[in-house]
Amino acid sequence: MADRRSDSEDGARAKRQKMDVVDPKDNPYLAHMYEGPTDSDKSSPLAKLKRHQTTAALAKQAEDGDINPFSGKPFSSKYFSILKGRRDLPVHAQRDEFLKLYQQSQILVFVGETGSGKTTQIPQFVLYDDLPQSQRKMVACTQPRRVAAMSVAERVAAEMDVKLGEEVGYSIRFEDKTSSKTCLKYMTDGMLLREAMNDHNLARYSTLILDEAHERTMATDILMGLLKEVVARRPDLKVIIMSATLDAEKFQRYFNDAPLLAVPGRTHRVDIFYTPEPEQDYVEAAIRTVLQIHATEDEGDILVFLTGEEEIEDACRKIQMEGDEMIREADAGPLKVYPLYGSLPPHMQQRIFEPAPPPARPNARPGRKVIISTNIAETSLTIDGIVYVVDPGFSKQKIYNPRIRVESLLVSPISKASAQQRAGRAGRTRPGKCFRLYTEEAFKKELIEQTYPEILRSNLASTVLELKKLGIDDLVHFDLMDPPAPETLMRALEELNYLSCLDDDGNLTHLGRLASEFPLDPALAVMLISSPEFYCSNEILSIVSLLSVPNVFVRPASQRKRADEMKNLFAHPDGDHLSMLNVYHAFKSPVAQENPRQWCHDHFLSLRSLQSADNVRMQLLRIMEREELDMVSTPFDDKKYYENIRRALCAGFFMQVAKKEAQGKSVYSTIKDNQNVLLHPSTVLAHDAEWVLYHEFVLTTKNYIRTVTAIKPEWLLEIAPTYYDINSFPKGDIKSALMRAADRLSRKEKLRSEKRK
DNA sequence: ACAAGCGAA
Repeated sequence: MADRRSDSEDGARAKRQKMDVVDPKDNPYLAHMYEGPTDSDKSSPLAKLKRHQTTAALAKQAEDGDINPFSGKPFSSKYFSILKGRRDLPVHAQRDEFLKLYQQSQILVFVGETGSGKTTQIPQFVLYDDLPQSQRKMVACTQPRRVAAMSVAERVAAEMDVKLGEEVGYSIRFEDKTSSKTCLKYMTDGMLLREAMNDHNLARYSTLILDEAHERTMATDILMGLLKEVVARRPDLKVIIMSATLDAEKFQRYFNDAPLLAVPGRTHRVDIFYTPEPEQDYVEAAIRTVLQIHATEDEGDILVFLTGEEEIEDACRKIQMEGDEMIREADAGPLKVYPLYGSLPPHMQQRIFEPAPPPARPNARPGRKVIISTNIAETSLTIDGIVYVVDPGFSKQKIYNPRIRVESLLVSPISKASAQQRAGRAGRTRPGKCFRLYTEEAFKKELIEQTYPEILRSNLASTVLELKKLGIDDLVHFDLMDPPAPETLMRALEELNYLSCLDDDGNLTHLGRLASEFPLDPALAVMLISSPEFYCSNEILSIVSLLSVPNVFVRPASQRKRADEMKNLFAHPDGDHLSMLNVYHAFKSPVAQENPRQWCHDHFLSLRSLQSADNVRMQLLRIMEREELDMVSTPFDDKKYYENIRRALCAGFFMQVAKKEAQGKSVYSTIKDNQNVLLHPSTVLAHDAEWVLYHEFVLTTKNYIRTVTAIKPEWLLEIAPTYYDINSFPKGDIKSALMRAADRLSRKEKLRSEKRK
């Protein structure tokens, strides 16, 4: 019932929104769409265009006119100079071919290599044929990353000579830059998925373009499955799947043999070199290769792929040292080395775009820039001027083990597709070279073709909840491009059932429906929704926000001791969740807010993380208020202030609990899975806690649990009685500890009832 | 005694 009501409300809201749309009839340039052509329409730039019958020549005429058909304003001179460049893009040569296929079929697979212009041009080709404003609909183009959605929208707005946010806009988390005039919207794939939850038919769109589909993000994969169903319900909806070449046929097959159009890219030749023998130590080999390139190869910058922050910082130091020595002893050109990884602050990331250093003196050997990067440079960031790529063939990849319900990062060999993508980075401005630090034999026989899509490597609890919210009840028969293992699906269903988000028949419960409203993992959402019952929703909201952003504690290698001292200022003896809350409260205090940047710097905290936690908090707060969940606190001087918070943590994370193996020992054992784990060295937990709740399981050289807080087994019995049904535990230490806790509870209860008498 | 690939809502 509740569901239907909220859906119809959303429908009404959508309708209201559409009422705001400027009536196309008021736009003289669109008038022909509503009435037969009259004399005055002959001057309209779109007058000759009939929906789904446009040819390249007709579209060009409209583009070459004096008046912008989408805004009704005269074209600027800048527009025409950009237009000239656009016509040189490879996609432009096949505009007619594209239009024909687009018009003929409901789904189209479009393959465009880098430099083809697909992301900017195809949506515009669609606009001039689909004329979405005539249907009071929009064209949307999805991107896997927020920055891409923003920057492409900005570029296309300039190309179309309109103001960003008007006819062309973008929509990402925290920012909706669209208006009632918008007919082309760039957005993240995750955002479109969110919209689909409230509008199962995606009714506001006439054409949906999924870009970078080859990246196979979780959101893209689910959207593809969903769109397969939506196109059957909506014959008027058109779908374009855009991908890099590699697995185009797989997309075609998946979409019932949809037609395919391939457009070549514009890149330069890259020569590939392999090592004759396998390398023992890829980091050492990478360093050696960089120095060799610097000594023997022509001018041109170098890009090296390594796997993580520590490895990269280490390699940077070594290369810089050796490079300086080469300059002194062999008169080599100057060498500048830059690290690049996601957690690097933006101004440090920007430095990779600095030009290579100049020669030491006129006519001396040219300088060279070396960038040592994670696979962030494989897809998210492109750097022009790279001529040499060093590819050791590894990256950190997420893997999921459903048996112990643990996601972890593992250094693994990359795929052939990844290797190709990396090599391509050398040929963006001129012919380049790629040095693969593995044998040709290994490339051919040992590397898999494609990296496994994320959906096969993840815990699916939040995905299953999303699918249920999307109205997909039969998960087993939902047509995904790569269906996950049944065990992974079972684990997710089980987890959601324990969280009371799904009932025993697998149907969404009231709690589950509420949880799906939050952009959070189910355990976090359940914890947040339950927090008013523990009189601490304000505090749990802060903790949830902090858990949703990168680590707030900064620990530079050179000042570890000082950073740890600062962290101890915020430490709470009962654990990390409470310490994070202390940090947040301190950050929001007037003293800190006077100069947040300085304050964070002084306290070894990440301003960026704290600000984004604040942002997330505001977004979540709005949802709490919308769903009428109370924002309450226990008074700070009440002795239950922290206990209430720790109890609320149990409401979401009762499945992530570990018990100490033996008094005085540091080894813990997880409940039910009986994994031996250690407290992560970063914890501030001060005392010898017998029971701890943890946020993350980290698998590195050892098994660690990170972000831990001390709890009591009595709370678990009270808060999650089904999961902690003592009869379901095998005989042993955990069972007897739980039985003792149950005894304590009943004694307490007895005392309490006697007191009442 | 030792610690974070990327991304999204």
